Amino acid sequence: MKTYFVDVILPLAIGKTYTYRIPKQFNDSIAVGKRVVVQFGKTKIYSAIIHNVHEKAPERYEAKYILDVLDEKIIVKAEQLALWEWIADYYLCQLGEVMQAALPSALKLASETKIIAADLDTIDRNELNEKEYLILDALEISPEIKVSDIIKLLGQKTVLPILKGLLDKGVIRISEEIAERYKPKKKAFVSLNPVYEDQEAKRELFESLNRAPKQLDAVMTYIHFKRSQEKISKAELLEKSGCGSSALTALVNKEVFNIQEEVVSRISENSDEFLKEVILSEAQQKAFDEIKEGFINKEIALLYGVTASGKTEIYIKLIHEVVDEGKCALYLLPEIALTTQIIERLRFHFGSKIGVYHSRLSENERAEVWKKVLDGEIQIVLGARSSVFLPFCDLGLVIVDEEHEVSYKQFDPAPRYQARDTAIFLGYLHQAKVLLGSATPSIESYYNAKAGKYTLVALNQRYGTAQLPVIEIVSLKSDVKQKAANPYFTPTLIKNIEETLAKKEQVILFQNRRGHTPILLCATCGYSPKCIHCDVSLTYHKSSGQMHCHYCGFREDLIHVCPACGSTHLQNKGFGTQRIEEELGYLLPDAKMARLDLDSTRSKYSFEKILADFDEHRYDILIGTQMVAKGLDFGKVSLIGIINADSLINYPDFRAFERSFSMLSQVSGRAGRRDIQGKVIIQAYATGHRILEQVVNHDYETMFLTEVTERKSYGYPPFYRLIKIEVKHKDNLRVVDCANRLAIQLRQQFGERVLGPEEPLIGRIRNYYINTLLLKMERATVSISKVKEVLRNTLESYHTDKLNKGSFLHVDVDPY
DNA sequence: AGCACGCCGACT
DNA sequence: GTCGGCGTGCTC
Ligand SMILES: [Zn+2]
Ligand SMILES: [Zn+2]
Repeated sequence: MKTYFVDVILPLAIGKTYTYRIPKQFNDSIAVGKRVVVQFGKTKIYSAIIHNVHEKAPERYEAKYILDVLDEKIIVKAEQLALWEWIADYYLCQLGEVMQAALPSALKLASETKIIAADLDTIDRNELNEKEYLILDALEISPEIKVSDIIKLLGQKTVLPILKGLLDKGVIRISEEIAERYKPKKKAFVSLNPVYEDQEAKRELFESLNRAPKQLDAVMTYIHFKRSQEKISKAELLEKSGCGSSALTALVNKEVFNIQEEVVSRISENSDEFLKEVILSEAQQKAFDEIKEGFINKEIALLYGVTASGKTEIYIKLIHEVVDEGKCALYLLPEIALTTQIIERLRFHFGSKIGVYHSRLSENERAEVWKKVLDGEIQIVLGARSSVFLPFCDLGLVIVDEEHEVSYKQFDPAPRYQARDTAIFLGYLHQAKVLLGSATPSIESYYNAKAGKYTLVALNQRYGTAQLPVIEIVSLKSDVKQKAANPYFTPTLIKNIEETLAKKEQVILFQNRRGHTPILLCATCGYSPKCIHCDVSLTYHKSSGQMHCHYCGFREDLIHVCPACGSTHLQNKGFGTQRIEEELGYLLPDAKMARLDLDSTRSKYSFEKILADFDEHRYDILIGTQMVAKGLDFGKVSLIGIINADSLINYPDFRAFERSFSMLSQVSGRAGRRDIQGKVIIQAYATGHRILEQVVNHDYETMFLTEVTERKSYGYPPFYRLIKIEVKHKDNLRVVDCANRLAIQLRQQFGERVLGPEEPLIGRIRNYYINTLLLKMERATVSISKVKEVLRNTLESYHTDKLNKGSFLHVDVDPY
C-alpha cells in the first residue's frame, strides 16, 4: 500500500504550501480540491485545501498526519485553483490570502472545531490517562465540545496532541458539523390524501367533519389555496385557516392530511420555473445582434449604453441563450446596485435557477450558494465582487454591469483584486464570453474597445420616450450676501426646488460623501480631535454619542472643551447631508425630506425602505450621497441638484475627472421619466471646468479623448501599469529610511519608473507610519511578468535585510 | 495568523 | 535579582 503526501493551502498569509502525510485509511478519499483538517503549529487546527498529491516524503522534517478529510466530493475545482494562482501571481499576494477571500467562512474552520465521542461503550477506560479521562467525562455530559473549551477544561494550551491521541485510538471524532456547518433549512408541507380527490369521498369527508368546524376549516382552506398554488406549507395553512395545530394533528392522525418535510433554500425565493420571453426594442435587438456577432471573433464585448437604455433586457436574453445550452452564467453587479428590484426581475425570468451572492448574506447562506453552484443546482449567479470565486462549471457567459464602478476593486485586505479584470480572466479560463456594460465606461475599457481588443456596442437610445435632462451649471461664487445666509443653496436652486414641488414632482439633492464626514471643530482655534493611533480626525456618531476612528476603531467620548485653547465653542458639523437637510428645513418648512447616506441606511432594509417610500411619494426631497446614483428608476423625479461639484473634481487622484463625469452623469440620469423632461442643476465654483461642460453636453467621447491625451503624457493607465508599494513602520523616521532604501534598490532595476517615496494623505494608521512608492510601467513595451518576478525577488530580499527589521510592505497592483 | 522563544526595563 | 514587555522567527 502506498504512502501519500499532500501539499495543502492554509487560509493564512503564508507564501508556501505545507506537506502532510495521509493516514492509510484516507488513501482513497483524498483528492485535489478537497478540504482536510490539519494541525499547524502547536495548537492551531485549520481546514486546508489539498493543492497536490504526491509520494515524496519530505527529507528535512517529518510531516504531520492530516487529522481528517472533510469532503466526499471536491469543493474547489481545478479552474478555481487556477484562478487563485493567477490572482496570487498577478496581484502579488499569498495563495492563502486568496483562499481566505474566496471560501465562505462556514467552509473554513479554526480552533472552533468541535469534537464528538466516537463510541463510548467499547472504550477501555483503564487505558486512558487522567486528561483523556477528563475529556471523555465531558463528552458524556455534552455530546459536542469545542477545542477551545478543552483548553479551558484541562487548563493547558497544548491540547492537540492529546486529542490527536484520542483520535488515533478511535475514541473521538471531529464533528461533522465542521464539514456541514451550514444546515439546510427544512419546511413542513401539507398535502391532502389522494383518495379525497374523488368527489364522493370528499363529500363524505365534509360530512364527517361537521362536528369539528376547525378541522373542516382547515380542509376547506387547503382546497381553496390548492387551486392557485402548488404547495402549501404547514405554517401557511395554520395561518390562513386560523386553526390551531391540534386540529391539524387530528387530521393527520385520521390520514386526511399528510405532512412531509422538505429541504428548502435559506434564501427566500418563489419557485417560479417558467422562463419568460424577453421582448427587445429595435435598438436593443440591434445591440444584442452586434454583441452576438462580436462574440464570434472576440471573447470580450463592451456595451456602452446610456442610462435607462435597457441594458438589463439584453443581459437577460443573453443569459437565456447560455442557460438553454446548459451552461452557467455569472452576472456581476456592484454591491450597492444589487437591489431587491434587480433580484426580483431576474427571479421572474429564471426562477430558482438563479442564486444571489453578496456580502449581506449570512455565512450559512453563502456556503449554501457555493454548494448549489458546485452541484449545478444554480446555473445563474447574480452577485457582487466576491462571486467570481464561486465553483462554476462550464461557465458560458460573464456579465460585468456598471463596469466602471470603483467598488469592483478590493482595497483591503489582500488579495487587492479587481473583480472586473478577474472576471475577464475567469472567462478566459472557462472559454466563456465576457460582456462589460456601462453608461460611462472606464477609460481603460473604452480604450481597449477602441483599440479593437473588445467589440464595442453602443446603445444610445433611451428606452421608451425618456428624454435626456437639461443640465445647468450655477456658480456658487456669485451671491456673497446670499451665501452668508446659506452656504449650500444658490437662489437658482431654491427657486427650481420650489417650482418642482409646486408641480407635485420630486427632487433629489446630491452631496459628495468625501470631505463631508461629521467632525468636531473648534470655532476659536480650528482644532479638531484626532485619533491617537492614526493621523485622521475622529468622526462624531450620534447613535453612540462618541467620536470614532474609521481606520482603527478607536472611540472617545465627546469633548465639550477644546483641549488646545480651552474654548467651549465646539461645533459639530454633522454629515453633509444632515446639514443640508437642516438648512432646507428652514427654507422650505413644508417639504417632506429623507436622507439616503451611510448614516441613515445602517439598519438592514433601510436602504430599500427609503427608496420605496420615496417611490411612493411619501417624501418630496431625497438628499443623498453616492448612493442615490444607484437603485433603479424610482419616483417622479424631475429635478436634481448637485450641491457642490468641486469636491468631486478636486479629489487628488488621477481618475478624479473620469469619476466626476460618470458620477454626475449617473446622478443626472435619474432626472426625468417618460413624459417629464428632467432638469439638473450643478452648483460649483469652477463653473468653467471642462468636465462640467462635458457633462452638460452628455459628451462622453470628448471626455474620453481629453483624458486619454492627459494620461498618455503624464504616464497613467491605460498606457502605464501602476503598482503601489506601502512601506510601514512604527517609527516615523525609520519608515522613511526603509522606503528610501527600497526605492534605491528598485531604481537599480526600473530606473526612473520608480516614484517616491512620499508620505500619503494619511501618514499613520494603527500606529504604523506609512510611506508609499509608485511604479509606473509602460504597458506596451515592458513585460509585466518580468516586472513581477523582479519585484517578488526584491521584496523577498527586503525582508531578509536586517536594516528593514520591524517594517513590512503592502503591494497593490492596479491600485485604482 | 498565532504562538514560543528571547532579550531589555521597573519592581519585589 | 525576577516578571513581563514586545520584537523575531517558525509553523509541514
Ligand atoms: Zn480651540
Ligand atoms: Zn485610528
